[in-house]
Amino acid sequence: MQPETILESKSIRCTPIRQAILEILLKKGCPMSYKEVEAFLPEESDRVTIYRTLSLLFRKGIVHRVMDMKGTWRFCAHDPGISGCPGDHAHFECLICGRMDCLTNTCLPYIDVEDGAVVKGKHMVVYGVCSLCMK
Amino acid sequence: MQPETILESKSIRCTPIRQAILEILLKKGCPMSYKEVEAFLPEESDRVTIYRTLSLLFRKGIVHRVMDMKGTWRFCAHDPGISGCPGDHAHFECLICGRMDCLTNTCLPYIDVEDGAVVKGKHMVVYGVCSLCMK
DNA sequence: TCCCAGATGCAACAATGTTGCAGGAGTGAT
DNA sequence: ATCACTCCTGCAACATTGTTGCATCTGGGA
Repeated sequence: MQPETILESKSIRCTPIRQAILEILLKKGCPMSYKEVEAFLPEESDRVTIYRTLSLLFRKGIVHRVMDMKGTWRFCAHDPGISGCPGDHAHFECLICGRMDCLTNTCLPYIDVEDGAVVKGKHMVVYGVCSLCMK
Repeated sequence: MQPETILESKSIRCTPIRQAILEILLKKGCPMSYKEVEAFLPEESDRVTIYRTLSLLFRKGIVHRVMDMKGTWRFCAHDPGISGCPGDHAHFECLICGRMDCLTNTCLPYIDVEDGAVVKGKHMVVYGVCSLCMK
């Protein structure tokens, strides 16, 4: 789906930077940090605007968000057709190259918590060395 | 087990602050951030020393470390008898009070990653609202 | 007692993320 | 077309977490 279509369907103004950011996320298809996103934007792009745009896309449910092993958020837009999205799958993070991938073929297990507690979400990161960095 | 005994068994000098930090972690038994630990230490304790002490305890395998949903590390010392420790279980984080608990009765599932990749560890946080905050 | 490794304290720094505010752009109503 | 209003953007400033370098202190062993 096109970035503009997605933005319009959520009643969000379709500005150049929003379009650009969403396009990057859709194209890459893997969870990207603010900094990774920034690298694909024009140099003069404002840091705060990027943060705010990513937060907005997240709040509107257009992208999902994963915390990586360095403690930074990564944002990921899948084509909305994929089942279990956003967020109901594990992620693999390579500790060498830093790349993160969605393991969309996995499904997070049921976890038993204390009586009376309510689970809002689950978050799983598998970390190690990816196949390219192993070579 | 006593903090001193643990430190000695790992050939680490047993200094007052190390003893104090390890004692706090053992007593609480749940993953604590640097800040939570600091709150139980004398006011004049140095921030950097606390960070270095926590890192040391982690490097030596005395405590394990979990990234919470705010992107900060939490450190946790279980009595070394508990199976699956350190780190092979899920954690529950309450988004209201911030408290985190080890779900030591859980076991993280096997996750299939790309061919050639090597898994070094798994990390799972279940978040929501704990039973006390639900009342 | 002396020496040295290791522990601590302080200053400085980097990165991430957030907030407030002023100015600009776009939208809708008149 | 104009005006008013909302919302988007850019800038400055700040908080927090975490790290590094360096000087100093301490404790243990030769």
